[in-house]
Amino acid sequence: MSGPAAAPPAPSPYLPLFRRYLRQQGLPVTLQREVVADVVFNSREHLSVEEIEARLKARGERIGKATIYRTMEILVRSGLVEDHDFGDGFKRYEHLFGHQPVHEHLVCTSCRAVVEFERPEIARIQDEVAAAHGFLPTRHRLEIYGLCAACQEKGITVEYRGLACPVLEVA
Amino acid sequence: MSGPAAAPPAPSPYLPLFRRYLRQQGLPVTLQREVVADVVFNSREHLSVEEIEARLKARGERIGKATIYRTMEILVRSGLVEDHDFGDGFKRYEHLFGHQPVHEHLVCTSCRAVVEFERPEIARIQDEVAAAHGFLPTRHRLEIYGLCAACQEKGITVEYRGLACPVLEVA
DNA sequence: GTAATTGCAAAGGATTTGCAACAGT
DNA sequence: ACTGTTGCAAATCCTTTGCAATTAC
Repeated sequence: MSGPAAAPPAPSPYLPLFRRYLRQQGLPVTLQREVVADVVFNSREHLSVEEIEARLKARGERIGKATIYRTMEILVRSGLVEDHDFGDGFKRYEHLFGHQPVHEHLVCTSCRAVVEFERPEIARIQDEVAAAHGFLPTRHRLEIYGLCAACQEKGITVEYRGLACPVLEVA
Repeated sequence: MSGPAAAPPAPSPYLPLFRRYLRQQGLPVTLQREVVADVVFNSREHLSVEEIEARLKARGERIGKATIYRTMEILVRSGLVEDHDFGDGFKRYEHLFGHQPVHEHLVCTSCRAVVEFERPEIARIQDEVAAAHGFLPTRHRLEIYGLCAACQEKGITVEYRGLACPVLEVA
């Protein structure tokens, strides 16, 4: 029950897109790139490089961390994958299939769970704000941090820290 | 004209708040902590630790980087300063005086300029989304990335990268 | 005086890069 | 054949930490 090489799931139907991007860029389509992309395409989560590495190992693939980093860079450039920084100290990646092309994130600061949501008005706000400042907007990110329902039920609370209202209390 | 010790500007009127916080926490009020805080309180920018260090040197202060990091941690905990990650690979800090307590950021991806803006409806969206998911929200961040007016005038453009519309083009 | 901070240098963690062996076109 | 990739280890970058000397209370 501890065989190192679990059979891979069905290859993602989106792999051909990545192959096409590579060819389009004149880059070799290597087995490693395909496997890394497949792991990301087959997950609905926001994976870290470490997690990707673990899933590769579970499949019996032996791919160096450097290759994972290099492949993630290409995947992000291709537009098939987005990277995020939720404040864990490392990046997380999500593919963009089956998601709204633009969506935002709720992040639980206790268990690190991430939930996606859409608020179409954010796009409007982005354009209005950019226009007001002469910016040419390319993208935005909205993250809401807090405690998820499960963590609240466990009795976890947000620790209060700091002065209550510094500006009003200036001596 | 290259004297290393430029006289410090007038001490920030907000320093007493930091002193009070330190005492309140039973922490020593040291000269180093005051000078670091004063540098941050006297800047309207979003400073990195390296930039803070440079300004300390310009004042003729010789304060170790470790002390700067340790002081920034206290300042953030006090609520007088906020830290941000705009994707430069390091944190930036801003004091919260003279700013709306809640504001968002426009970030130029070319020159790294940061402009603040307020959109009160974001707070409403935060609460609605959190409520819809059973989250207890503590904070949010909204950042809009793009090219600032100055960079556009310089002829800088956003490089296009990636597939145009991957999902529609699946072979 | 006692306890905490400071500064230096070393450690740490995520990411990157150099380079010889190797695989894709 | 030629160019680009892979994998390892070393290097890099920001940040944290250990410890002896020093300072605040």
